[in-house]
Amino acid sequence: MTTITGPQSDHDRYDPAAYPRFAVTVDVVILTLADGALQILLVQRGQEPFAGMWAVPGGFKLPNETLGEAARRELVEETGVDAAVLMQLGAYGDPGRDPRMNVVTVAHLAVLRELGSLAAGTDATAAGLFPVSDVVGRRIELAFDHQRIVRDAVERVRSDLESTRLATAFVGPTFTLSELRAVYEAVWEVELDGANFRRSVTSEEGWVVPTGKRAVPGGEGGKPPELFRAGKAWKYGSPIRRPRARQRRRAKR
Amino acid sequence: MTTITGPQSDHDRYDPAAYPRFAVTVDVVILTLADGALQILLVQRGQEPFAGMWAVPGGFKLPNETLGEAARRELVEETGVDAAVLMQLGAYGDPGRDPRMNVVTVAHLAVLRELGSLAAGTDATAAGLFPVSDVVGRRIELAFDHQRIVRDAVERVRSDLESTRLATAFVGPTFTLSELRAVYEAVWEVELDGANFRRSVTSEEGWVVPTGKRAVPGGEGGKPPELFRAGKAWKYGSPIRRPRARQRRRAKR
DNA sequence: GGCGGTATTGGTCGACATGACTCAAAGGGC
DNA sequence: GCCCTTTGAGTCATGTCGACCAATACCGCC
Repeated sequence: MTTITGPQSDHDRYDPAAYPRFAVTVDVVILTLADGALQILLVQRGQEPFAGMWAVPGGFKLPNETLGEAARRELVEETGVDAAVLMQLGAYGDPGRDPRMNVVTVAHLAVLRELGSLAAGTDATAAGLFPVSDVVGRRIELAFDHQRIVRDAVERVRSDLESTRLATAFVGPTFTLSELRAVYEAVWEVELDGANFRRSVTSEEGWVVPTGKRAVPGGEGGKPPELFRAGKAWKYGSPIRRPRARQRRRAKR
Repeated sequence: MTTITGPQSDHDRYDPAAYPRFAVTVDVVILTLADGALQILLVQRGQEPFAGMWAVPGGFKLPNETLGEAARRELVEETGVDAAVLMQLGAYGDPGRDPRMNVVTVAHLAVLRELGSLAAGTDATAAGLFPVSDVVGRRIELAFDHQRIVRDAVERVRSDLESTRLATAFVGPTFTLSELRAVYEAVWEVELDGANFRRSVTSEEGWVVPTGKRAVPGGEGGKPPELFRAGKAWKYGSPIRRPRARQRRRAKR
């Protein structure tokens, strides 16, 4: 290696206690699928600042828990659901993002299967499920910089769908390929061919594994579909490729 | 939408001033290419904790700057170079990661072209360029949780190389395709066919644009190569695909 | 039960991308 | 001039992907 003398890191240049203090919070963008569209769980703020506005659920990090544990705690508080994919999105710490004090928030992304009943708590403040398109399209104004956080979260989901097993987090422990395909179609807002979709996901080893069982057809009939469960590996070579150029918007029907 | 009553976010449940305070730092993983391998800039700590150990350069975030500005400030302090790709990696806040106090650090990734001379500063503490393989392979022990941060950074570079223009950050403003290919070969530790590489990068619109000029051949002779510069778009459809299964390790010679 | 409708599932076909390879072009060094 | 190098253009076989067709197995209804 080459060693040179250079400016020392100021990690330890001065008295650490003299450095500015921040509050650290975790925010959790909770996404799920409902009515064939990507939906986000928002809570209504009860206090200033931004009282009455909708916001991404979150809370303060405690010193004796990791960031991931804090995020999972928030998730369980809001939904009562523990079984969910939870990953870190990034940190947001622009000056003045919270007028009360210096706050750095670490945004997380949680993906749940359709949550039938939100855990009704005791507090009077409302929580609601909104289409993300209403947030991204600015039809709903969010508190703090949460609009940007949600935009980043949606972009992350769209991107990760292509290279990871994330889609299986939107569906139950066992699922049909139609359900899985519906995830891609809703998040990417495209229409995918069922036959080609099956060929892609089943050809990749360990992506979905057949259970041998079959589901009962829905109200509209059809052949009883096979039930699959998710494989073990998280990353994949090329599970489903996102249509790049000409995005066929949902055509017929 | 569906509105229910649920637990209120504890963003505003109690007195904000009563919540735990953290120090927020930014760490910058500075990567470059040297001797045909990926290298990382490390600094030697002068104080406890971890005095004498190598660490990723970093420093405290100030209240009046963004996280990105803080990271760029650290980058310039260490290298004197401002023109570099800088992106956020993620936040690390495990309890006890800094024995002095509660610290959450936001790690960043900076990619530079080969830095001839590190800006020699005034301080006596050393800085050095190490092969990342020595860090990932635990031949060099790092302070704090910096080993994990570096591992995550390298994984990020390997991954982003495939879908973004990141490779151009390792080379100068104009470059030959051999130089660009050397980036992929060094980071992925594979050998790529020159002809196929050229076909891939030039077929994608706006990925590299020819300047019309030619570089002078190196000491080993050869046809004078074309000079290219980076295109505008950052994300791409399929610039260069990473060899998945059988990774041909550098064979002949 | 028969019939139309729907969703699943297996298969074909052509366009295109990719990997391995060959070969001409254009320089340096001696 | 000869032999070395690297660049850069082209060829060819293989594989992948999108579009499409058809058979299967259920539903609801008459």
